[in-house]
Amino acid sequence: MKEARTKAGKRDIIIASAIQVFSRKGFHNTRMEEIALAAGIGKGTIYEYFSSKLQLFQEMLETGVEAYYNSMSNEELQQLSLRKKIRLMFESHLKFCHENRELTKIMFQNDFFDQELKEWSFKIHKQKEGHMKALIQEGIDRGEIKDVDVNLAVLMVSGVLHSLWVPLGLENWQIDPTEVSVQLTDLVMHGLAR
Amino acid sequence: MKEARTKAGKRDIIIASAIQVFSRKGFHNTRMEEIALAAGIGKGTIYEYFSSKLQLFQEMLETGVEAYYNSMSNEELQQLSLRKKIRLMFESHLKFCHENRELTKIMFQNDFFDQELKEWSFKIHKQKEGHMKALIQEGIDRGEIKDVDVNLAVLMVSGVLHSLWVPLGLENWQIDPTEVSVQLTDLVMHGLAR
Amino acid sequence: MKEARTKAGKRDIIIASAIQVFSRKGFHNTRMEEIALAAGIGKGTIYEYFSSKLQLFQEMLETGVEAYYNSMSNEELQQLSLRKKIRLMFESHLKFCHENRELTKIMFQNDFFDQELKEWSFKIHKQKEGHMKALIQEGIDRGEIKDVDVNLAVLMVSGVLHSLWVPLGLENWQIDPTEVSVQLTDLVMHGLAR
Amino acid sequence: MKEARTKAGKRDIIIASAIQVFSRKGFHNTRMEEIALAAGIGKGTIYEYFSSKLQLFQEMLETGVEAYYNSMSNEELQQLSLRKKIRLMFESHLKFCHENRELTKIMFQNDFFDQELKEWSFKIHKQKEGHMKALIQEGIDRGEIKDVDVNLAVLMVSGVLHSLWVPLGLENWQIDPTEVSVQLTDLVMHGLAR
DNA sequence: CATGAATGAGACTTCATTCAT
DNA sequence: AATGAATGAAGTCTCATTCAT
Repeated sequence: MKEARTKAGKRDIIIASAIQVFSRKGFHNTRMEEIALAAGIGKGTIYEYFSSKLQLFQEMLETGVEAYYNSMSNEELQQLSLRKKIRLMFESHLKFCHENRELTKIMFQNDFFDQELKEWSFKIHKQKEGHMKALIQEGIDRGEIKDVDVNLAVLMVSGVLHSLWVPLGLENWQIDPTEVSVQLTDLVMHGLAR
Repeated sequence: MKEARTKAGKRDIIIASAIQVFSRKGFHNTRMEEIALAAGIGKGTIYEYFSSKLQLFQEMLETGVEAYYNSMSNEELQQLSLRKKIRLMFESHLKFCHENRELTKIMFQNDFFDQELKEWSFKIHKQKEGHMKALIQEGIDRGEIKDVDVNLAVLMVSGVLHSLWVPLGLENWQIDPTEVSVQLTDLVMHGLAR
Repeated sequence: MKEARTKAGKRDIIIASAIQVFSRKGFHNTRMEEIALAAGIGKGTIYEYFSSKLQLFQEMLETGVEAYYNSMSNEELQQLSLRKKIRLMFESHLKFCHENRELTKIMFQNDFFDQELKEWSFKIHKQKEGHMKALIQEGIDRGEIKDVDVNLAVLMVSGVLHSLWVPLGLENWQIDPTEVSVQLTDLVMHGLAR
Repeated sequence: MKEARTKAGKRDIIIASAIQVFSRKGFHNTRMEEIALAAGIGKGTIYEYFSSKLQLFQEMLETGVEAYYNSMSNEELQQLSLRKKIRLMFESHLKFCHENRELTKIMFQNDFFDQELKEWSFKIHKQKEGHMKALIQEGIDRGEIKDVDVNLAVLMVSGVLHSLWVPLGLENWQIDPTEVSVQLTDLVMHGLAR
């Protein structure tokens, strides 16, 4: 029953340990031995599951991104108004970041030293951006919002998403996700002006 | 005539080379020899001006942050409306990031491995945030904008600032800074809603 | 069967190699790689057993000093006359130095660059001196020898001990340890005068 | 009049500074710049007088050895009895070591890393030994002392000389040179036995 | 003559990865 | 399958020496 004993189980444990250590020390200051120690296994064992330190890092990120998108996707999202979609996006993001502080600390760092990683990260970023563009465009088409520049609208919304992570990582901001997303959606929809 | 021959001049050249190489490869994948090569000097010479790789990195960042704030400060800013202040902030930021792509790529990465660096970066971040809070609060007090939650307003504005850097770094977005800042200010002031 | 394969065994091999190389080249002119080569292992392996070059040097010295004192200590020494004690001391010293030329070459050098090492060496020296003082004083109290200045007597005896090492190190003096110690004891006891 | 301004004068100043720094830090931990600083001159200037760090070290030693022998040599020595010769040797040695603590600290260290230095030091040692052998042999021939083994007698006397330096270097032994040399000569001539 | 900025060879040490057990 | 002892490539930093001024 112990998942530690199953192949997939040990893999997950290694990834979980990698998240802990990488988020604390960064990629280059993390030694494989530390991850092994955190996982309660031997150094060599990691190499049974991952071919290199970089590959472990990549797979950890991929797993993280997948979990992130899963947390965001919502069956009923299609039917909702743009306003509600944005609100849900803010809320899901906030919740995910809060529940996965260590992971998101790594995911939202954009110091991607490795070329392959850079490209992969860029691709992910583009996907997210594309999705948001479509969202906004649909809002405009439906007449829900003004005929704004889609690129700039995305820029604002994704900027809020990013900022929504910063305080979680740096400080210990205690907030109510639902409340904050409602207020931020208001801000994004109606702006600062009276 | 060449400033390369003066004491301060060589220091500047080293920092300029450090920006180039660090931004391309990141801190850990940059070898001191590469910076020296880029600066057209010998490996050991860097140590005549900076006591270690980390110190060079720190001083480079400090120089960068100083230049950033200098580019943002504006004598006449005090008299302006919040709207204009925000617009100018967007524009200055946009220009600085555009003119200092490599430098900002390093500045806005938040992968600060070193503890001292982390604290310094956090302090800078807090200063910037404090400044923006004061700005918003003043706007509220003057009755220029709605009585919004200052923290969330700052979050939106700084999110836009961050996003405003991403496209410059990742892609080669050709834009007119003034035009974009006007439109973004509109968005931030009046929101998406019709 | 080869002790080289056991944990403690490899440690000993490294120390033995260190003695060889350090005695030949001195601390600063010895490269870690040379010691590794002499031990038939890789450069990095030394660091599995010793945290630094200095620590290897220190542990080597400590091991040497311990062996030296073990070779000097004698169960029955207590019962003997001062004359016999001195003779045995000379003989043990002579034998140890002869059997451990390389090691003693390092041990009796007093160029201890490191502050901690200096203090440790001074402490050892003081212990040895204290032991010899007690020996001489006991001889005086028992009426075995004249009422000489203990400090000066120690100075003479330890000087002989030191000199007894020099010819072994510098030249290849072929001697009979027992014969030499008998004669030197005579000299020390009765002097040069007829 | 300032000897600092004359060629030979500056050379002497460099050697004096070298003695200070080398004795405090040892050869390898001494940087040429430190010697220059102590001499109040520029780093490059040392190379006008000495071709390398090693050569400076060697010349410093040679100067020291010469001074040592000058302090020992005595016109009237020839006429004296062996007893008086030995006493004067002890006294001169003691005085020289006391007046030149830093220099002798270097001279009596036998950690001679460099091959050429080793051989030179060995030659000096042999000269000193030869001189003492002749001294003792003469004493025997004249019937002043017993027919002892000359090698062993030299060993004892030179051992005393060596020990006579140790307390000066390690501690701050306050002694009367004449008094001590008289007592030690007694010890060497008549031994410990009653 | 004197200088000190510049240099680069060289040494310690780290740590990802391998592989015999 | 799991391990961890062994490895050696690679990188930072030091400092004797040079040479243009």
